[in-house]
Amino acid sequence: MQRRVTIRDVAREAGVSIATVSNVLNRPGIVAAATRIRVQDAIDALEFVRTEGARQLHGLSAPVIAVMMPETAAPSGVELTRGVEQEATGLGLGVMIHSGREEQAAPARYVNFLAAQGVHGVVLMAGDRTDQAAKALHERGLPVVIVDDHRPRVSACSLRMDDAAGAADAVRHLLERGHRTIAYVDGPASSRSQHRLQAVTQAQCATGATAAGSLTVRADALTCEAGRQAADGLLAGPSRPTAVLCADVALASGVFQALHHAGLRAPDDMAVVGFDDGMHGASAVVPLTTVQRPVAEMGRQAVRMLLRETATPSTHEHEHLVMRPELVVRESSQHASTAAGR
Amino acid sequence: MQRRVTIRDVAREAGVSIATVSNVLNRPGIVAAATRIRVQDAIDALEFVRTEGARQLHGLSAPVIAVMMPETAAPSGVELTRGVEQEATGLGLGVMIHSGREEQAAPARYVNFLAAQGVHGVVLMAGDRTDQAAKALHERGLPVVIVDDHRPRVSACSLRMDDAAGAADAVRHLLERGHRTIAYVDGPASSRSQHRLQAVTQAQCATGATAAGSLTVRADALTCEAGRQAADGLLAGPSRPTAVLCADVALASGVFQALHHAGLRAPDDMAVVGFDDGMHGASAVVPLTTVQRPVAEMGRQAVRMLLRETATPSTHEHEHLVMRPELVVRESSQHASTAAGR
DNA sequence: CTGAAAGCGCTAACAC
DNA sequence: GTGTTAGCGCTTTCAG
Repeated sequence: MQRRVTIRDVAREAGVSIATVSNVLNRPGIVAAATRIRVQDAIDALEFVRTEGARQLHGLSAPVIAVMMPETAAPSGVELTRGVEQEATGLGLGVMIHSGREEQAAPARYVNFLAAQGVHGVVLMAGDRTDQAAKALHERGLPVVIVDDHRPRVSACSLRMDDAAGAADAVRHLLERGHRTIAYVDGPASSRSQHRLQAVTQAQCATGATAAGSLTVRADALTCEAGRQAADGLLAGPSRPTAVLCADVALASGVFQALHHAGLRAPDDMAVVGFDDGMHGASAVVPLTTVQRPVAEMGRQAVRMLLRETATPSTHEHEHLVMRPELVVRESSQHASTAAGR
Repeated sequence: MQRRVTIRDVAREAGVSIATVSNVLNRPGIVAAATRIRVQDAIDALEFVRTEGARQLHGLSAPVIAVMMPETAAPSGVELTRGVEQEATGLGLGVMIHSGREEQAAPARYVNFLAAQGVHGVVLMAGDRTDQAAKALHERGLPVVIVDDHRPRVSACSLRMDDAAGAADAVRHLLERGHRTIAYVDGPASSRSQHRLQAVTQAQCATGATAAGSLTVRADALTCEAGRQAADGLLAGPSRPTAVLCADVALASGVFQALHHAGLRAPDDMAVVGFDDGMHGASAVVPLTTVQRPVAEMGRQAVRMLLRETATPSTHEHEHLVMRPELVVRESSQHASTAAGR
């Protein structure tokens, strides 16, 4: 509450000039050991904390990373945030979050805000306006890592998930268990869903299973309700599948509801597999076999990438990392006795 | 990327002094309309964005609110964050998040960080070190709103949920449906759980139902797994309850699993009700009747409270708001035909 | 290795 | 109403 202690106070306390204090703060190596210790003691004694704003005036950035994503409360957003926060905290960096959700206005507005704050860099999760945001970021000179965008359009570091591989794993798993009529419950159209669908189709074709195309339904949102409707349609259809792959856990919940409503059970009457960005699948009544996407890990990696970029802004070459989801087999596709548990 | 445009550039462009520009930025009312418009135009033309750091040197705070919580990925954390972010974004404020999770170090460390950033205020969700954090915040002169703390220990604005009322509602609901042996699956000990338990006991006693004490089990974490173990114990016990109230949705998931495993079904064999900080209960196979806690709304209110406090720091009297959860009846406690749906 | 001094972009008196 | 001016706390040459 009281007057804040400045670098000047520290200097007086330690009997040195403010420049020296500044040096021990920013380039400790350059200061004589004895002096350094004396200054450090003064800092501790006075509980000095440097005012970040003053540094910004010299073109330095604040020790803060921003995360922009379509929706903070979506499983992917939650997990990404968790990963970023974890890594950032470990490095002494703060984390700002922002969801593009209800924003009519262009993301440029928020980007300006970030620039005004002098933020260190931005982790941008793909969504509606990814390109627009990336462009604004670039204009303001803010380093960015793009997460989970399947279109390599913008020039920036990126990090994405190999959803196609995940889908292929899932389909293979189901084929191995004898399923030949595998439906796919997709979410709203997006480049990501497109990649998955393609992989599903390919995997099926490769094994000569029923043509997948006819058994794909698109839910109009990644919600339980939408998943239920989609599944209801599937169950009422002509050729009932013996297995369903869902683009999201929420959709899988809906499928479970539809099955239950129809008096059917997983996995006996129908096997269910879903993409999962978090760990929700594990707590379903019949634990869900999932294509587990390590989104939190993506967040951690994104932070490291960002720092690597800002460490050497000039010589930097954009990195592009692809992560592989892992198939976690649970009871929804296989009986408890043989399933991997959890 | 290029040299940033300053207030000085704007002044030149508009043909006024920098003081005038500063005025239209901070006290537009004081500037002549004509001048104001001219300056505004210059600002737009140059895409000027003020450097927040420079304001901090004058003791002004950054337009940023911080949220500190025990765990970002917990449903309550997610919802709180969502609410705060929503309200803050609407007001042009940024949001920083932090979870105390794996921090051995005192929260004081992060509080110092926030002070260095010149953050506007902090929303502090109750957890392990609430008091410690609140104290540190106070020392650094950062305004704080404490969310969901049931011990009114620190002197600050606060916002809590009337969990006792929620528990009472739930018990009453079950009693009305004829249940007389109602178990309570509690989470790890905390002041919050204590309040709930007390309310459960009272509500039961008031109606002369079976003594609740003996039917309370404590799960050692708010997880599905822990809930399952607790429920397994309950099912194996001497007097099997006809209804269970769970302190959390995750625990309820576990209960569902245990029931399923034992060949039992909700609501017929056992009614299940759970506290829910989000909307997860709705997507269970048998949609869960929940004591719905409006945590996102708490987040929104918390932001408003914070701003009210900082608007009049001197005359301010701490506010204390209590929110009421709402019982949402779904199929887990009542058959579909009569349930409220969703 | 250390200190003196010149700002960084902005706000807030205070004069005009 | 508007302009002049003195810093805010810090980093960073540049001398010593």
